Amino acid sequence: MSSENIPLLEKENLDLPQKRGRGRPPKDESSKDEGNRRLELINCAARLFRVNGFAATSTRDIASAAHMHSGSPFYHFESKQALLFEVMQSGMHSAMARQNQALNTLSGHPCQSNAKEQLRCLIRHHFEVLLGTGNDFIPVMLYEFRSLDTHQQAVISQLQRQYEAPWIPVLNELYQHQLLSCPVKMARLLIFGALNWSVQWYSAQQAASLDELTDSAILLFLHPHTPSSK
Amino acid sequence: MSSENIPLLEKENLDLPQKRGRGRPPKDESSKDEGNRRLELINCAARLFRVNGFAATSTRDIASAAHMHSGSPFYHFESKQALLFEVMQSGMHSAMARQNQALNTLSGHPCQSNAKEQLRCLIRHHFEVLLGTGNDFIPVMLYEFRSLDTHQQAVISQLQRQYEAPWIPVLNELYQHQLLSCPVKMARLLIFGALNWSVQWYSAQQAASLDELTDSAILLFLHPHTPSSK
DNA sequence: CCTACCGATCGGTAGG
DNA sequence: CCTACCGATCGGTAGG
Repeated sequence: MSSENIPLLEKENLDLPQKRGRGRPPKDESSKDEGNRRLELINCAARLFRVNGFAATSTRDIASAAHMHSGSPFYHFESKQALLFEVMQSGMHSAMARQNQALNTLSGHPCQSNAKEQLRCLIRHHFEVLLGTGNDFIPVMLYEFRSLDTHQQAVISQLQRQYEAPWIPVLNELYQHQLLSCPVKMARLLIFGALNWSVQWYSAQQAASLDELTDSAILLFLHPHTPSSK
Repeated sequence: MSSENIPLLEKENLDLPQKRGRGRPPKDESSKDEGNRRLELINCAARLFRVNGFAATSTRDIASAAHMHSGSPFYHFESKQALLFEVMQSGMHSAMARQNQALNTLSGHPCQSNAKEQLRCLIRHHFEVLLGTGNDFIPVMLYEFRSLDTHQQAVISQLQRQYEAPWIPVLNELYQHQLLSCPVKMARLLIFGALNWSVQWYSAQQAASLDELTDSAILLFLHPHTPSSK
């Protein structure tokens, strides 16, 4: 006879090292592969959420794109919504880090004369975040905010404020020197709108480059410095 | 005397509030009533699509909002997608009619000097279309375009081009007079983005009025006319 | 426009 | 991470 008579409770003693119970993996060692699988899930989810929207994307679609079976995403994430939240959070942290890097390439002295260059740098980087190849995370964040619950929305809003924080002194500077005529708070909302909307119409094949987009935006928003006002 | 002899086909006696005229409408007004019910469906669908998105809104949600039972929307529309398409089409036709009315209130002579006033008029009306109370149709069109099939997208794109047509000569005029520094094609895309994005942040309670929004947008986009450039 | 219903699909889970 | 599965819900329909 066989192991059929072994009581169920004793089967737990058969656990091998690689087996663990259900649920997400512990954060510690040995999870390099699992971290890769988790990252692959996030990347696939970001793309599908961007293309089809959150509600129209099934967890089966995501699993299939990541070469998993239908139930497996729930080994890494407790729910579809938690996966969306993770996409947005990691996208924002990455975008903020790259924005700070971009700003650091400019001169270390934030003097008045280069506020225009700082704005150009911020706009150029934001177009990269929105339109760069493989950058699906921020568009998802922008267009699926309502799919989060209240607490998640509060977290993402806080990250958005952090991301926008470097823009405010730059816009203030430009406003004080009359390169910007619109009050700063409203200018920030309208400028971000103009940039964020580009994900709706930009096509890398036929349209302008991101540098050309940036030039156009600067021309639209900033007034030429009239010599008499020097 | 009560409901004793009424044969109940329903296996459940639902306690829904009974509306008048559950049976057939009077013959000579049947088309009018059906038109009203159809319009109510469109209005309810527009609001729900705007608040929750197309994919996250069920046809049962729409039926309930219109005080119908679950299968009844399909008496008026062949599919959920056809209802979305109708929302967008009727919204665009209404918006175009009102845009033309707004333009007609301006002076009948489209001379160069009032191009700025024409742009202000177009922007002010567009904010009304986006943010006015009960105007859910255009936001739905802007944010659910991908939920249409290819043919429907082509129809809506054509309507969008018609809606934007009056903007182009105005922007050309402003560009030629250096009130606008950004090339017109790009300016149009960026300006519509700035305006369209307002549905993401505008709150009628706490924010500026639509007139103030319009003033800010004009300040942001149009350069002051330097006397020397005449 | 309602009643009653269907097949498909969904998010998620138990157990290994 | 897979296998097998569940209850809920979905868009849509037949017939009146």
